[in-house]
Amino acid sequence: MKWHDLNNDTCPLARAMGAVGDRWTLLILRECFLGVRRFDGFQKRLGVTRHLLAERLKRLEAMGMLERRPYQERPLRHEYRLTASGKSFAPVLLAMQDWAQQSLPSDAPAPFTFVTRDSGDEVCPVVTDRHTGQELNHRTVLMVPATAAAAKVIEANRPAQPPDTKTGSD
Amino acid sequence: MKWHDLNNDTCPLARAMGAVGDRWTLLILRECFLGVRRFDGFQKRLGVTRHLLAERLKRLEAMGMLERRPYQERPLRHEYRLTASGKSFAPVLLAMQDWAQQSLPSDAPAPFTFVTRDSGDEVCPVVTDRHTGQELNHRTVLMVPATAAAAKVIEANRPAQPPDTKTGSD
DNA sequence: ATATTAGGTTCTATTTTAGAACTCATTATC
DNA sequence: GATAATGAGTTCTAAAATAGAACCTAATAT
Repeated sequence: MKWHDLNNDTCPLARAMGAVGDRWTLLILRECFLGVRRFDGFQKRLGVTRHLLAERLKRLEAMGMLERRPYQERPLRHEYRLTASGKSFAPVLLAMQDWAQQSLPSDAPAPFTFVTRDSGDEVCPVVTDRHTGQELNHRTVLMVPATAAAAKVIEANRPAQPPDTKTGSD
Repeated sequence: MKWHDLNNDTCPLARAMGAVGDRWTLLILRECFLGVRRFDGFQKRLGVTRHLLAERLKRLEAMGMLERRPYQERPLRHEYRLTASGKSFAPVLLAMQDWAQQSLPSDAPAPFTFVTRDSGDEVCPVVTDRHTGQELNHRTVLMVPATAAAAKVIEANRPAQPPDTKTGSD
């Protein structure tokens, strides 16, 4: 299977990997959220090769996550800014940063934090259900194949499941 | 910069990319959450080469996200199961799946969904603050460098920011 | 005796990535 | 006026990762 094929996969997570499933793309987005907008800014802060950076910026622009706009003429220069679609990636960054701090600890402190815009306090991200407010994690949610109302059916079968079940409870 | 260096970066997001920043690792985890446990199960469902799959499973085990345990002897066979650390990745999957469905739409429906274990209803994931319950997104949070109480300081400066600010507000 | 299943390993060929050097237009400095 | 610096790339070669297929081993099934 090729890289490119992921972009058209029916699975949203596969498409997400087609979009940000490489070493640099997500880190470029991180820099965008930190306010970096220019080619050399990304390059110096990330240490990515100029070649790859140019390619990744093009791809992010093609995906509609960044827009390239002139910030001066003579010589013409462009900067890269998050689009609405790019900004919508923030919750993923929050969830991932929180996970990494828990599960991939480091002795050095994180070089940045997320704070609320109104109080300035550091946030403590948790994924919840929009309607019930319930916290969502492996104890409260289950991933089920979407075949024919599978959710309810599988759920109904859960109390009497066989020992080698594959419902993802473990 | 090399692949390996990311694993020791001070930035949690960089370490996360060292861990799952390739095409396959996150999809292998997805299969784990769907209940797949065996080598050939992963291989057939993902279409990943056996070579890479073996390497990725080893890496996930080394990271402590999967554990390899025998499920039969003669011939000895092992299966891979999510550890507590692996299970803690669920919220990232939720956030990422939600983002991808919004921002990388497909005409085909997703092959799986997340449902709550108690009601079986499909969930609607949203990242919130554990303490205030506030929804966290680009409008409500700001990413700030962690230098010397930067959060409060930067926040205090926000009302009078210059036009070409780099605080990540756009 | 032969085929199948399960879980890999080994091989070559292709694709990606790293790293450095080069380009081009403009502005700043000696 | 010549030289250097800035900013945003592009072009090269070498190294690394990935794809794809074939092979291996141990046991069971036909």
